[in-house]
Amino acid sequence: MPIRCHYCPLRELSCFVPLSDSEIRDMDKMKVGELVVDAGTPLLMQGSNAPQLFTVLKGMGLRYKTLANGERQVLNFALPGDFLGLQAGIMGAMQHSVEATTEMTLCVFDRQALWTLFRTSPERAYDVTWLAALEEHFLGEALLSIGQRSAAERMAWALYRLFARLTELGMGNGNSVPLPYRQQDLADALGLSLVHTNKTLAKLRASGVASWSNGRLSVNNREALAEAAGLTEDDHPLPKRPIM
Amino acid sequence: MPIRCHYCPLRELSCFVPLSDSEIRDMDKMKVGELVVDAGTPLLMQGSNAPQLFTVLKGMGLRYKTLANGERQVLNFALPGDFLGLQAGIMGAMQHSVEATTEMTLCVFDRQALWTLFRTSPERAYDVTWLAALEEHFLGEALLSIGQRSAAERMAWALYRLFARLTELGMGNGNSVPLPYRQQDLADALGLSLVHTNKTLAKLRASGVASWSNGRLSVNNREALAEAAGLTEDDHPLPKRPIM
DNA sequence: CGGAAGATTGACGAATTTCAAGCAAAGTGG
DNA sequence: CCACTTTGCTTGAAATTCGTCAATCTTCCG
Repeated sequence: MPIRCHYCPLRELSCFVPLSDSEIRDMDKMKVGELVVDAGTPLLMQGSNAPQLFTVLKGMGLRYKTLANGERQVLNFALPGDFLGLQAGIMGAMQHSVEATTEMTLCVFDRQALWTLFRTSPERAYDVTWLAALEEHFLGEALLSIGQRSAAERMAWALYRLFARLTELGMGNGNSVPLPYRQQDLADALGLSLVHTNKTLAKLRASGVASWSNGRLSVNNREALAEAAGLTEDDHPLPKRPIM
Repeated sequence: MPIRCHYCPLRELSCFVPLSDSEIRDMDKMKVGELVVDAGTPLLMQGSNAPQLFTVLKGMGLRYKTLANGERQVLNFALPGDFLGLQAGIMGAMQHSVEATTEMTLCVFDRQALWTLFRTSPERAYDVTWLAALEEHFLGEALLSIGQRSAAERMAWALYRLFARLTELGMGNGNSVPLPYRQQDLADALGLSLVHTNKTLAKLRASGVASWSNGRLSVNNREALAEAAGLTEDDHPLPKRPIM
């Protein structure tokens, strides 16, 4: 009896087009199993040639790159539904590392699955490429923020995006979402020092727009936060995959 | 008689695996034609739903994002061999703009070609995804630089990378390559002000490591430049696609 | 209780931006 | 051919943001 997980992108690339029964059977064949890791566990290492792909089912993590001198740039926050290891799967080696921030539950696939997917299911292959393009989009947005915005703007931008994503995932209740990262993590994501990150957060909190403490982010005034982040109305919240 | 261009990634995704005769015929069917544009011409606009994909045959351009307040972040420099519009092709709308910096010659494909590719040639589809992953890799590297490095390091990094790419393209002679951008372009790529960019360049020039003027970049001491950029020996110069 | 990890705060200094001005090269219209 | 304008590069000085240093505080945990 194959293990079942109904939330996997590799299955639930189905966010887009429902899978047929035979496709579901194929997916289950590719699935290796489920993995539960403790907080702090490294999942994928920069430069390594990981044989596995993961889908986040529960918990949160970080993708980051490290510099020779030890400095760290957080590229992205890995949330439920995210697909990890695509780069290694496609390029042969990871260009960044991934680490669990909280305890995480992952769906594990064999890397071979990717190639099988391309051979047997053009639609799914297209979905995977869509995911890669989406990642590229997020990195581009981050680059824009870090390159051109002030510390306060970057902070508002990051919190707004995280709030939106987590809310969309159904993890929030009203105006707050869980955000179990450290200030250092956000600092490394925004290219700011820890101290300055802390002070910028304090100002945001004092302004009453949003506050983040004890692993929880509360947004009291979403419009004001978007405004502070320099986001306009027509900023697509999240791109949707078009039907071919 | 179909137009021929032997340098197109969409054909020469063939950098990786040679195309069969029938594939070459398919590619030629997808090709719409060649396009020559003047310097300054916008090729793709952020938010637009471009019906076309381009391959750069000659000339150089810029990919960038703009902020509501008009500030600009350069994401990448578009050089010969680059594939433009993949995002729009996959995601339905461009998330950034592309503009010609010099006169450019482009190979034009219909967007539909992408989907055809996925249906008819899993190998080529895989190549396209590889390209998307490569783009992601470059953006990640840029994010690391801008987020964690000083102005001098960023500058050295950018010049080193550009020098390496252009040399690899066979566009250099010995220790110099053409680099027909403005200082403002580099400033926008590195998240620096124009003034500071200029002063940082002046220091690099004074140090005798590299100098960029009159549209030409000369590197006198490649090791020193890599060193200043904080790049280590084992930094993969350019990832190669693994054979499946 | 003692220690570790993370958050917070103030003071200081360095890196970078902004402002302002000048210069050189190239194009434009008379 | 010569003003005249435009574009891009260069330089100095002042202003500001942000990073570094150092210390304190809180919470959690053994």
